[in-house]
Amino acid sequence: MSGSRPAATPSPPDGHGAAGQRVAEALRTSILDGDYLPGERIRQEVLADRYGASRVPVREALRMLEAEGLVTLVANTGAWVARISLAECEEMYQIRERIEPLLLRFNLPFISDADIAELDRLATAMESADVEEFLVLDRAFHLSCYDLAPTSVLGDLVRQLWNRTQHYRRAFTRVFRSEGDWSVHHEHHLLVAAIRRRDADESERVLAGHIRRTRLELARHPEVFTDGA
Amino acid sequence: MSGSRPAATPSPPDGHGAAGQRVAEALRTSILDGDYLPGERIRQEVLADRYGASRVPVREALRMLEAEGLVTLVANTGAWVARISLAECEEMYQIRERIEPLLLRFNLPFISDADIAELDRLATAMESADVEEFLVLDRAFHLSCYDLAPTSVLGDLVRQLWNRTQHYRRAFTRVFRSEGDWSVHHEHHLLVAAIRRRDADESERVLAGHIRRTRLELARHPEVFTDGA
DNA sequence: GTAGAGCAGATTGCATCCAATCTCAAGATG
DNA sequence: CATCTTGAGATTGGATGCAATCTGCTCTAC
Repeated sequence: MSGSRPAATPSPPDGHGAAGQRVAEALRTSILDGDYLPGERIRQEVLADRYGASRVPVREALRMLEAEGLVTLVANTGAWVARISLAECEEMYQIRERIEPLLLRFNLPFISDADIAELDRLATAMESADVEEFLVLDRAFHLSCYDLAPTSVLGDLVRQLWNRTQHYRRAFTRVFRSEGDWSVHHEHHLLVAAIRRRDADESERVLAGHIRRTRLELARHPEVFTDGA
Repeated sequence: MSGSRPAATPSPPDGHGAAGQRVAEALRTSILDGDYLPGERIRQEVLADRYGASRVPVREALRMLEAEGLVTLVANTGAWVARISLAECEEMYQIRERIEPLLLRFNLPFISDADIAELDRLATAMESADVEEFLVLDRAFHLSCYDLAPTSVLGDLVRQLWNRTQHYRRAFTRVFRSEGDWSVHHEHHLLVAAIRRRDADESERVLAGHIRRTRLELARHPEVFTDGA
């Protein structure tokens, strides 16, 4: 065997050898924040100018985001913000339905009483939040339960699925809001209760049901995936 | 919205604008075939020379394989063939245990009688195959069931998990073989029977059990992950 | 009016070159 | 003898420039 220090340093966050990372991070945030819309074209030179780099690290960043499913690359043609179909979105929710409960189970032993109090606070705050606030709080509510256990694969995978559906969650939140659907909040409080009891099976069941119900709801709104096509 | 043709062509397999893809494909195959070992250093220039390209597309290829979990990159330092720990491997098997049954369920309606006959043939052929043949046949047995349904996320995900554990499956196969463990083949035939009956629930159960048992077995051989460290 | 061919401009892909950083072995220090 | 320092060589990271390809408009034909 030759070298032997791969998993050591996650690399310094700045300086030389980090331009690609930096661009990727910035672009990822922009996409998740909704500054770019699915289907929108991404030009290398624009990003290069904006972030003060050449096109080489920009291309690297695009490759990374492509792997995360946030960007679609076509050779010799260009890059677009990834657009997903209703079928793909349902698929991602079905995957989440199976693996997020597992991730929650892994994390359950690490959730402190203070964490639970925070979860309860977030669940309540969501009830009176506007769409953009809701997105932030909902994401914090769920993902904060997933960062405690030292999982190295599952956590990233779940976060990726959340990122890939972020834009569409924004759209659904608007629709559900206008329909006066409050089940979300009820389910959130049920989940907090199950977590408080450290009931792994029930926590899994509630979370799976939460994701499942959301999937069935979003299937009723295919227009979210087809407008502006 | 600006442009609007992302998901169209998967790009031509050769010519201009495919050097990165080509290198990535070749390197991926080499790693999966065991030509490289986990922890082995990968030098950009070597790959560039070998595949007749400059280091730029090589770096692109490395980024792609990093995203697939086959390569570990450290800024300013280099690239290594990814090495996983026992804990990570168990995690991947637990993920597979939850999502592969789902993928099988999706594919069940598309599996023809001819496909089933082929599965049976593969299951039988595996019983008298050496380690390297077994790896090929086992992979074909499982993954061939997953390519029929038009899944766009789940199929790739499962294939990735198979790839990331490929080297360790090779090692385990040797160990199990030496221990005279024949349960694998029994489970394969049980799975074929359940598929033949188009029994989705039972197919899921058998497949989950198959993966689960393998995970419990491999946990008994941590030496596979620590030797040569 | 609609469909197809063709060309200029824009954009991407890649090779080369130089700077920044790391590696590793030899030497110094305690 | 172990540990730290140091510097030359090796290796990676990024900017620039040119070739290949695509986009989208214009012109032509029917």
